[in-house]
Amino acid sequence: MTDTTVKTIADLTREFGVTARTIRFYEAEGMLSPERAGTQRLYHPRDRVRLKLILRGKRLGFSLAEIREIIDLYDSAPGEVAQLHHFLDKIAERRADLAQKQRDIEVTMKELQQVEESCRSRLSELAPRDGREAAE
Amino acid sequence: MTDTTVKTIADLTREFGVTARTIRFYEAEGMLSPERAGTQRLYHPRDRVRLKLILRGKRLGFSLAEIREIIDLYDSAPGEVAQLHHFLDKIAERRADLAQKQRDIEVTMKELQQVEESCRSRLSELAPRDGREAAE
DNA sequence: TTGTTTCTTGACGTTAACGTAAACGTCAAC
DNA sequence: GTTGACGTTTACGTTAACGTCAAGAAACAA
Repeated sequence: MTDTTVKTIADLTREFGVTARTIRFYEAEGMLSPERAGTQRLYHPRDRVRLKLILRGKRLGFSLAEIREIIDLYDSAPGEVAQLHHFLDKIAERRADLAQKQRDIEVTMKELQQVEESCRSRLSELAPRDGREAAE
Repeated sequence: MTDTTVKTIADLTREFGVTARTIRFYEAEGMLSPERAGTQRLYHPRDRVRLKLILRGKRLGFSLAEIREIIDLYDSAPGEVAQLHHFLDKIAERRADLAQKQRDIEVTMKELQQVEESCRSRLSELAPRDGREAAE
């Protein structure tokens, strides 16, 4: 019975749409640490989760350094009091950062809606009855 | 009566927290085009708006090329039918992109909340009565 | 056994987005 | 009339995040 949860690097490239070079690069940066079967890399679910986190961070425009920090927050050991407070500070930073991004997105969304509306109204002037409602 | 809406490059660096090099770089990339008083640059409100758009795009993790595209959407001339449809497609792309980012942010926010909670609970184990409520 | 993939490890190349330094103009203030 | 404080251009340097070979090992298929 072959364990289908253990993946090869090619599997990951297909699953996540990134190159093998990229995956190995993340490992070289210490952000992934797949098991080895001799020379070959074996990726377990935990590695896939990590990669997913990395790519999500990238989509949000975080640098790998920032992503590493975030991930470190996730799977860090309990720690002592001072360190826990430090964690809470880090978390607060990230949350403020994300909140800023949310506001930026909202504003941009609204602006794009404006542009889209003026686009559509000009379209209906130029080519009446060429809307998108009845189509498809 | 001096026009306080016209700013120098140093004004912008202070207002937006970026270096003059950065501002000139954006100009070299064709994303800003300030007026010139001889050799010196004069930034009008429209330039400040543009810079604001650029920096917002950066916060959202867009590349300058993408930001340029977005800005071009904003201040492009009416255009013909085909081009308008093309615009609408571009807008749809960007909106999908932003929607993805929103989802990513929500998930990340929730994860961070989890981490924060477990942090706080461990803190209350280690150092009871050291909460943050009554503080400050 | 012999190909044909698929993997591996170097190692150098590339692009975006600026940083940094040199060398020079300009204009108000002392 | 020179001294700063600001501005300019030109040009080379830097960093992050990979891309792109090259050359060999391993596994799998015919």
